[in-house]
Amino acid sequence: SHAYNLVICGLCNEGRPYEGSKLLGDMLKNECKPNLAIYTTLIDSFFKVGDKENALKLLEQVQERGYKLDKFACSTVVNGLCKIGEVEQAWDFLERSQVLGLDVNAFSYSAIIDGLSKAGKIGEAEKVFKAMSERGCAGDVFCFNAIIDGFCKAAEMQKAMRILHWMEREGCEPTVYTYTILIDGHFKVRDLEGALKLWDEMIDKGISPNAVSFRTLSTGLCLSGNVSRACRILDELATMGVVPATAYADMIKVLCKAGRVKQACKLADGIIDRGREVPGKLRCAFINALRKAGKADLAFKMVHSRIGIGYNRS
RNA sequence: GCAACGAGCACGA
Repeated sequence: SHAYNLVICGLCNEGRPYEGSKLLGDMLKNECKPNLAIYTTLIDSFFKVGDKENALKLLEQVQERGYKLDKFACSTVVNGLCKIGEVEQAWDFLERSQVLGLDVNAFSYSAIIDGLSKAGKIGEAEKVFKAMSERGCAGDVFCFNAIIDGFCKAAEMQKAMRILHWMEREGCEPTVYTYTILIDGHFKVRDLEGALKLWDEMIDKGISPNAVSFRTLSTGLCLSGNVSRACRILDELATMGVVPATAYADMIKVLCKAGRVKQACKLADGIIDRGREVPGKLRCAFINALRKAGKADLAFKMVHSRIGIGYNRS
């Protein structure tokens, strides 16, 4: 039976719920009783391959067979429905589960809030958040992040910032996700100073930037013509020893894409001079960046130049 | 009984 569980999990994680449910059939035939976790895994997997029909069919079966859905199963269904755009139905399901006394937690609510935010229904997202709190379920970082994201995508930065301060007052610590969402939002409304302030705040709090957050920052800065600022921040990260793995390659990519090949060269030289990356690796990244930026001629030139890294300026 | 197994948030490509 454990063997079945492991294999079914494996199949589901590879996006093969059909083979998984065939095995589930075998289990039943052999009078093994699958546990709720297996059903949850399968339902999740069906949703992830976009097969709502089978996901819901399986859900029905679990309930018929007398399982009481737990918080994992509930949030899996809620999230599955939200991700395929059926937020309304997800909300109905959540409400019904709540009435049945099932375990509905912040995981479920965050999926709904996220779904509404992504659909641009920020007002409804706020309502759901309120309902959650009133029902005695405390919103966690995921819930706060989802609603902040909603405001950012709607370019309502002042409201987004208010949520940030609110969550902090509530003792919910922002994460690198929170800051990335907010920094991205500020860049999208061209508020560079606001974005930079948030970045500093994040660093001051000891939150390490990751590849995504740095890419958000460097892209925003480079595309708005503040390349040197981006380079300076990259330097600061280097001295602190928290440079995300793909930071250098990412920055070169944005610069090339923005047509600032010269700047990219300068950056590459600086990186190599300081011994912060293996020349061969950086060179390779540079060539790829040029290629993807539609500068095949320059890429070609670089492939055939044997000097340093970015020295064949044009 | 113990153990094993399941769920939600960000940029770009």
